[in-house]
Amino acid sequence: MKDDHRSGCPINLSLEVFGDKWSLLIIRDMIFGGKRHFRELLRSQEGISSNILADRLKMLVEEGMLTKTDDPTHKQKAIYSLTEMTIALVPIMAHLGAWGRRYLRVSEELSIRAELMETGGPDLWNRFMDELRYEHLGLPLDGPPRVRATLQAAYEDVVARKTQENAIA
Amino acid sequence: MKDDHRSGCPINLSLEVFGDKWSLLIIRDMIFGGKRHFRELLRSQEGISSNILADRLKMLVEEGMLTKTDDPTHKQKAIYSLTEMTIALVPIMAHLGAWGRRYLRVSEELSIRAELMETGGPDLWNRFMDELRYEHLGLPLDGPPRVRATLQAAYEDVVARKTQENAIA
DNA sequence: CAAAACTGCTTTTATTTCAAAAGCAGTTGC
DNA sequence: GCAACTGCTTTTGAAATAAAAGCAGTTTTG
Repeated sequence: MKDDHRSGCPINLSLEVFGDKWSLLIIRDMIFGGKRHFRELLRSQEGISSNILADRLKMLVEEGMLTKTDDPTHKQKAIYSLTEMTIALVPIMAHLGAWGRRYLRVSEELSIRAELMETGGPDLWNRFMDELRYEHLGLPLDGPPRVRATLQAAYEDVVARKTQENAIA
Repeated sequence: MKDDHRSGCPINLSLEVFGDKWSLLIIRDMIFGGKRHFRELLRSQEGISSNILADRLKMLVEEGMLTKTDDPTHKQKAIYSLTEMTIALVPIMAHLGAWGRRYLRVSEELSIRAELMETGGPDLWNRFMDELRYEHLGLPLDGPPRVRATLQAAYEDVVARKTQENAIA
C-alpha cells in the first residue's frame, strides 16, 4: 500500500485512482463494449497506445478496480474482469454521459447509449449492474443478460441509418 | 474552437474537459468551499501549484466551465464564477464522493460533506444547485442560501471533535 | 505616508508522464 | 510450417507537471 496521498478527500482519492484521460475509457469499454482482452481494449475509439493500456491495466488491478485471470482457451490470453468497485461506477458513467451529451459536441452514434442510459434511469442501471455482476463476478442473475445487447443494437441502428443517409446524399 | 477530439463519445469528451488530476478539485473548491479568487483556490487541501492553477482556470474559462470578471472592490482581484455547465456537475460530485467514501481510505473530516450530500439525495442537490445559480448566475432564490454553510458547519464539528479526542488521548 | 501584506499570475528548472512506433517470445489455426 | 495473433516491453521524443522564486501593481496598516 502506498499512502502518499494528496489528501483524504473522497473526490481527490477518486481522482487519484481514475482521474486521467484513459482509465475511465478502459472501464467504459469493459462495461459498455463487453471487452475483456488486451487486444480488444487496444481497439478503442480513441486509439490508446499499448504501453499506456498496459500501464493502466496494471494500475487498475493494483487498485482493486479490475482482476486479471488466465483464459483457459488460450495460454497467452488474459481475461480482465470488473470488480464491485468498478461496477459501482455505472451510475457515474450514466451521469457523465448525460452531462457530456447535454453540454458538449457529441456525435449521434456514440451518444445513443448515453441517451438510453439516461432515459432508462436507475432501474436500468441496476439491472445492468446485476448483469455485470453475473458476467464478471459469477453472481446469479434472474433471466439472461440483455442490457448491453440492447444498447449495442441501438448503436448499430444509428450507424446503419447514418450510412444510408450518406448514401442518399 | 478546437475540433481535434479523440472521439465524439460523451464520456470521452467529458474527460477531455476535466479528465485530469486538478480540474475537478478546483471546481470542488468553488462549489463546496465557496472559493472565488485565485489565492483562495491556491490554498487547496492538495497543494496545487500556481502555474497549474493559472493554466486550468484559463482552460476552464475557455471551455465555458467558468467565467471571469473583475472584482469591483479590488482592482487586482478577479472573480471566478460557475456556469450552468459546472453547476450541473453537482450530482456527479455527490456520486463521486459517495463512491470514494465507500471504496477508498477517506479521512473522516474531509468526507463528512460527502456523507451529508449522499444522505440528502437529489432534493438536497437541487436546492444546492439553485443556491449556486443564485450566487454565481444571479438567478432568484427562494429564501437565503444555507446548504454550503450547513456542510461547512458539519465539517468544523468533526474537526473540533477530533481535536478534542486527540487532546484527551 | 511609507512599509508590509496581498493581488493574479509568470518564469525557470527539473522531473514525470505521454505518444508513436517498433519489436518480442511465445501460441494458435490452417 | 507459416502466417496471424497473444499480451505486453522498449525506445525515443514530445508534452505535462511540480517546486520555487519573482513581479508589477494595489490595498491595508501603523
